[in-house]
Amino acid sequence: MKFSKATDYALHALVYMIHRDGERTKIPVQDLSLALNVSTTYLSKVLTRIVKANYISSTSGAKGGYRLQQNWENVSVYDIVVAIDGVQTLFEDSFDHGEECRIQAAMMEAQENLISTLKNKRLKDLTV
Amino acid sequence: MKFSKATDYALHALVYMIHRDGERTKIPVQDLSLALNVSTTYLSKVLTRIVKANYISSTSGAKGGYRLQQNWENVSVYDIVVAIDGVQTLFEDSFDHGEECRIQAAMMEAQENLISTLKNKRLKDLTV
DNA sequence: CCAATTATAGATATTATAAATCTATTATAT
DNA sequence: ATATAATAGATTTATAATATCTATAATTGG
Ligand code: SF4
Ligand code: SF4
Repeated sequence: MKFSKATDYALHALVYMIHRDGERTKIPVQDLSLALNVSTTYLSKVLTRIVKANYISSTSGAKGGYRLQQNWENVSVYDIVVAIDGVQTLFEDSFDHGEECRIQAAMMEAQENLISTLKNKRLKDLTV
Repeated sequence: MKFSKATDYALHALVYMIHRDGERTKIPVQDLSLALNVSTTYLSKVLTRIVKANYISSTSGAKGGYRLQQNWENVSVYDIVVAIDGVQTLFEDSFDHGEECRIQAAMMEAQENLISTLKNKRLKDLTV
């Protein structure tokens, strides 16, 4: 019942990028790594997932780096969570009788409330 | 972002106990272990936490076992989660600037919705 | 083309935590 | 006294997250 550090890093990196978005310049992972105090290689690995999910873009080589996509304002916190950790279930039923089940239903309801809250939080909301 | 197997076991054990509650008899961990297909020692360790939290009682020795407390109907799913895994935070801030923070706030809101849903689910609701 | 820069990929190592077992001890009924 | 049953502590196993290392590919500027 815990989000990953990777998600934490990703959110912070994004907030940092948003703050620097005025520059419209590509930000190398070096900068982010320095700001967040996380190793460049690991952070890069994390950010690559955000690239794959198409919320930021990346360019290799000199003067390269990461940059927010145009639609970033509408990206939700949940989008980031999924991009990093994939779709998760809160409750792993060890037995799974398959049928409609109250335990499952209770957990699912909780999970859906959690998810819908995070869907309503957009990156824009994190920085205002 | 996952509940523990121990919580899963505890909930199932409780549901099983509720089903047999008519007997008003103490249920040895052996029975539960058989029903859930989990080792007696491990399940016992899990249930001991529920005992400590005072949602069930236990008696050692022959004809001993576990039994629901009188107030069991009002025990919530969240109570069980806390009894097993303790109070958890969904989001572990790697940096923690302390001040009011949007990232924290978003995660906290999600967490509170999750928790309040589980607080509203009582054991009684799992078996009706 | 060359050298420097930067992201990516794959393999591997490290760490942390949960899950499970084992053994010994304590409590209780008969 | 004996069998039964919970509890406690130490230890092991399993699993996943975190992190590092190395090599490769892409891009820029000269
Ligand atoms: S009772 Fe529900 S949660 Fe438990 S094993 Fe059956 S289907 Fe799964
Ligand atoms: S921005 Fe918020 S979540 Fe991030 S380090 Fe600061 S206080 Fe913590």
